[in-house]
Amino acid sequence: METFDRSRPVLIAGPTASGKSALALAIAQADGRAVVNADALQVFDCWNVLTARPPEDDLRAAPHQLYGHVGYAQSYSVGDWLREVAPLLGQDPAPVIVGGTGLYFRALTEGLADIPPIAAKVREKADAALAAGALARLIAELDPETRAQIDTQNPARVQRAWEVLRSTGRGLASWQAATPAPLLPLHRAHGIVLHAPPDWLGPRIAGRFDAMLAGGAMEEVRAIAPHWDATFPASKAIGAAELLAVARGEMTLATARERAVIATRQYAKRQRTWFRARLGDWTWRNAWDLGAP
RNA sequence: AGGGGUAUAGCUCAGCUGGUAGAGCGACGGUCUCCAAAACCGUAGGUCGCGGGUUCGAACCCUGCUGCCCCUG
Repeated sequence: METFDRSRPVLIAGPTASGKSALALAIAQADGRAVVNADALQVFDCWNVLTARPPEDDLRAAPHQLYGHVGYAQSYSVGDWLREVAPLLGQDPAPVIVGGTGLYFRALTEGLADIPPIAAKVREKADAALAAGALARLIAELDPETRAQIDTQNPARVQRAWEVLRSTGRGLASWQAATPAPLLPLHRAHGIVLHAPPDWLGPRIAGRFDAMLAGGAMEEVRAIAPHWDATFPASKAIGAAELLAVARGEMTLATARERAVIATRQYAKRQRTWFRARLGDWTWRNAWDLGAP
């Protein structure tokens, strides 16, 4: 295996089920590095097998950070992640940062506007407005500069822009224009992206979901069922809602499996699109050449 | 074997009294600076099972065949 500058973090991005974790562990073990999670769902403590977090053996083989340390009911976002990774970048040797959340890597290597957290009340108002079908009103209340910049057909983007203006009194566009320098510019790291085409990845995704079922995914969902809240970020884990429906007797396991596998493939497609467009200057490697399990 | 029903996009189905076909899902492409495993935008698929007939014109009516489903024997 090639060697990397031990003072520079190694960044590994790639579609779900492409073999990122195995590559990360191999590099970490070779250099004595820690493995840091860059996946939005693997941070939640309730999802171990459902989000394909590294198994016990891997955790023993190298230090793992930012995995399963957030509670089911807690919120978590790029900003939280960025604050948590910052102090981990200076480890010696530098860590391997691995995950499938493109936005996290972007925030790390290109910077993230330093916008204060949104107050819960403002979020609730925005949620209520959208639920009432008042998207047009939120758009109308935006500052012109931001309105011209965002995708006003996308409720989530409109909500974010509205919340920022409402909560800080300053437009999102203005905040973003003042984005601070990135924590870790790409030239101070090794960026690797795994290339995993649909035909190769599809069967792996299906096989992995079966392995999750065999490994206790259903039990994880049952454990959360009494506290289930579809609005929690953790509830967005692919397969969670489907398996919950099975647990409640509202869906057959076969249907749940099919839907979860399809959702995973669609997610992988979105990841590929993001990586192609944003990580063009990283080092691309063919996932099928890794010989990963 | 007889009777009835059905056959439309990859899948599930719409298509009113005949005017050469639509939706949802899926697939594919793209967008995205704080819920991102989120939220969005766009594109491509069909000689309407096959043959014959009626008609200016048939997915739609008549007819033969084939496949599938139900009932009877």
